[in-house]
Amino acid sequence: MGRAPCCDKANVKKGPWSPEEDAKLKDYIEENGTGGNWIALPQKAGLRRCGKSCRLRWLNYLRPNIKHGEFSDDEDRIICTLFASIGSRWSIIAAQLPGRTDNDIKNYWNTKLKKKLFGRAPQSERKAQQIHHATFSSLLQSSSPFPPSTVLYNCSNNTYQTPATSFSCFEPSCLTAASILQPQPQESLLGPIQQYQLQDNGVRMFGGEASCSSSDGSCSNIQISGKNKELEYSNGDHHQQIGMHGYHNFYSEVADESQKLIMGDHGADGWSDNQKSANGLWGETETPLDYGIEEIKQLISTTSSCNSFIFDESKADEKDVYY
DNA sequence: AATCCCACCAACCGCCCATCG
DNA sequence: ACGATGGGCGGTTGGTGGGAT
Repeated sequence: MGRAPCCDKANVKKGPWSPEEDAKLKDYIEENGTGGNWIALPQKAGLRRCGKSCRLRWLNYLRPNIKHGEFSDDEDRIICTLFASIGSRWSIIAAQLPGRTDNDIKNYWNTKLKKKLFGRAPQSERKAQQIHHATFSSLLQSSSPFPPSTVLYNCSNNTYQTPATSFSCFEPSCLTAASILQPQPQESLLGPIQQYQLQDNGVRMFGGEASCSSSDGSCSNIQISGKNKELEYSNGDHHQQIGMHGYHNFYSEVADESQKLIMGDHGADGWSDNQKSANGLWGETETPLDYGIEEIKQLISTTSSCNSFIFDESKADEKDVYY
C-alpha cells in the first residue's frame, strides 16, 4: 500500500502559476512566513495548490534575491568542479551559488553546461560509470600513520580506489560478504592509485573487516557498510566508527566542506584545512578550482554522475565516534 | 504556411529521511 | 519503538517557443 497523498489531488490546480497565484503566495509568506507547514499553507493563503507546489514556487521563483539569467564563467567552473567531486547534489552546489536554485542549476547543467563540456555526445554513454567518493581525510591526520587519503567507490565495476600513498597492501583477512583482491597499482588523473576489486558482484555489504597495511608497516582496518553508508576505521587501539545516519546530516556536512572548497578556509600558508587534508585527492599544488576544463571533463566523464559522496570523518557526529 | 524538431525550463513525481505524537 | 506526516531532494515530464525543413 502506498503512502497517503499529501493533498487532495482532485481539488488542486496543477500546471503553470498565474500572476494572481504568485501574488497571493508572495503576499501571504511575506506577511505570515511559511509557518513551518507547507501542507497547510495553500489553504491559509487561499490557493488551490498542493503545499509542495507552493514550496517549489516560492523557493525557485518568488523568494527574494533569486538570480535568473545567464550563468557566469565562474559559476560554470564552480558547478563543474563540484559536480566532478560530489556528483549531482544540486542543492549542495546551489548553496555555493548565491541566488541560484538547485532546479536552476540542474536545468542549466542538463541543457547547456553538459553540452558545453562534452559537445552533443549522449551522456548516457557515461552514465554507466557512477563513482562513490569517500574521503578519508582528517581521520588520517596527526598521529595516524596514514597520510590523508581518498577512497573512491566505482559502482560500475565494484572497485574501491585510493591514492597509492595510503595503503601499500590490502589483506582481506576477515571479509564475510565480500572479498577484496590484491590491489592493482594504476595511474589516474588523481595521481597514482591502487584499486581494490570486490569479488561479490555488486553486494557492497562488508560483514567483517578489511585489513590493510600502510607503507610504514602499521596495520589498520576499514569496514564499509555500503547499504547504510557507514564506515568504520580502526588502527591498532585507535578506533573510529563513522556514522552516516541520514542524508540530511550528510548533506550539511558536505555543504560545509564544499563551502570551504569553494570559498576557502585558508590558514597562514594559504591552504584551507580541507585542501590540505584532501591533498591525497587534489595533489600537492593544486586547489580544486585549479582544474582546467579538460581535467574537469575527464573527471566528470569518469566520475559522473548520480551517486557520488564524500565522507569526512572529522565531521562525524560525536555519537558515532568512539575509541 | 504548415509541420517537425529541438532546446529550454517550470513544475511534477516519487522517494528518502527526520520529526513528532 | 513505531507509524504517520511533512520537508527536501534528484529525476523526469510536459508545455512553449523558436528555428529548420
